[in-house]
Amino acid sequence: MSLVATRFAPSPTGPLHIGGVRTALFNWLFSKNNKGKFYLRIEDTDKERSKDEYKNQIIQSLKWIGIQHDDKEYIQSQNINKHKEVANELLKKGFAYKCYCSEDEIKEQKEKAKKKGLPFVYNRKWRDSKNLEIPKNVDPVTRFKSKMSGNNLIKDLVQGNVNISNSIIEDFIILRKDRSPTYQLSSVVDDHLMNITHVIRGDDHKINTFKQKQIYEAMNWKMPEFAHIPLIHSESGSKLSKRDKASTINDYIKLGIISDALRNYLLRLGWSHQDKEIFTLDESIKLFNLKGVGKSPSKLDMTRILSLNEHYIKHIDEKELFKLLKIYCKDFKKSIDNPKGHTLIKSMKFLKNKAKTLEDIYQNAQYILNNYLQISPEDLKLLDDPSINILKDFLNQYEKTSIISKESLEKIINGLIDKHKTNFKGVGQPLRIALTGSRFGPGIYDIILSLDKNETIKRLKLV
RNA sequence: GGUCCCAUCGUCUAACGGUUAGGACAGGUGGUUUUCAAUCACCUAAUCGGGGUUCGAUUCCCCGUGGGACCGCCA
Repeated sequence: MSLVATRFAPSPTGPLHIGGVRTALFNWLFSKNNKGKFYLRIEDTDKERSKDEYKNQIIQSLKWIGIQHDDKEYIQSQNINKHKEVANELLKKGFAYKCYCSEDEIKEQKEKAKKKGLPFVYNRKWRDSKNLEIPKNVDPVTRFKSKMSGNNLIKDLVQGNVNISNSIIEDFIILRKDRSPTYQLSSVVDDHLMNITHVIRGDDHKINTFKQKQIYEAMNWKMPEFAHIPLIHSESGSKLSKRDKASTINDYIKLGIISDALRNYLLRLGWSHQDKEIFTLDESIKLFNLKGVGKSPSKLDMTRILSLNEHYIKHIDEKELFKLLKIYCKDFKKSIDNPKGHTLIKSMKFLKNKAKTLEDIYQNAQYILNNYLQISPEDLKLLDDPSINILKDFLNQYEKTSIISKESLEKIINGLIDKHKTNFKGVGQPLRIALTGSRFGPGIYDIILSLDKNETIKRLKLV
């Protein structure tokens, strides 16, 4: 048995889609599960729309989520000559022919078909006609001679047996009028050249398999196995489009989703292993298989992503979490300087408990990151005279305390509760407002312990 | 319109033809709590409809219904 090799073959015509990420993930997991190779192939043969910027973005995105491709990425456009050679071979062997129909002619046929409510199949005008006069002003396209009768069966690793009538497959184009190869051709040639053993791709490619299979047969090449995975739908149930708010991987990164969480979410979308919900990277490699892939499309669920993200935020190492936060702030907020960073590391322990996203942590850390606090009018009202007196008393004792610990603070606060005949809230609330600018936030001990002593004093004196 | 695919709680999904149809997320109720959270306990909630096959159908078959994909000189 040959070494398993899979590939992810995006076209760099836009930022990487969340569905694409899952396809890449499944390919990668499948190959690693089989101790095989995973390749990245950039299908940039559409020169009009392909952009280097997108290519880089795709590579970055895959890297972000932890998918490493073997070898260097394969750039399809660099292999165009090989694709053309194959087209010529097919032509020579009689598996393909030149079609001199003008684009207008084809357009007309399509409109006719549409009017009659029939599916469009090219009428194969040039398929066998040697006696037609070749027009001088038309650059021909090259079409593949698709089978016209009988049935064709694909044994799909996810979909099972799929059977269609050959008559619905038209003589598809393999070389455009400018002689550049189309996807159907390039994809097959490259998969063959790269020794791809398993093609795992979106459901939307299923029909292409019937076209591509015929090229394999004509060239007498070994067919890879195919697995067509159902597509991901938006929350409303329709096809995921670029217009959806969160459709690209960057949208999620911006939201403060961490890679482990998104990876785990995508893994479980359309795939399952018993009742297991949380998978480490190693576990997912060890357990992934195509049998666990379902056949029905699944909807994106933001609350689930958030909940998984919350889980990972709580469970990953705090230093690691801080690193992620730092990168996040640098990319989407503002960079964290060293002294603040130092305070933040100490505070991750409680900051993370309130957070579903890195953005949440960032928000919760505002009282540390900002030098000046903005107290909302509503909170300001809570700082009445008795409260101010409590704060003054607290400041007084706090300044005199040499060792600041939870115990010493407890002592002070309990003393104040007695003295001012109030409860914990009576002391805690004004303190929280004075120190963080808000009556909501982390525990009061956590706040005081996280802030530098001078900073605490400064803030208390300001009110 | 044609071809193909799919169908279990709101969502992601589990269940060799025999289960009180399970888990997770979301939602709800209560406990805990200095706030917001978090946390713990409990609860609600599904086999699309109709026919078969079978002692027995979520599971197999057929028909309907609903959803989706494809129908580019895009990939």
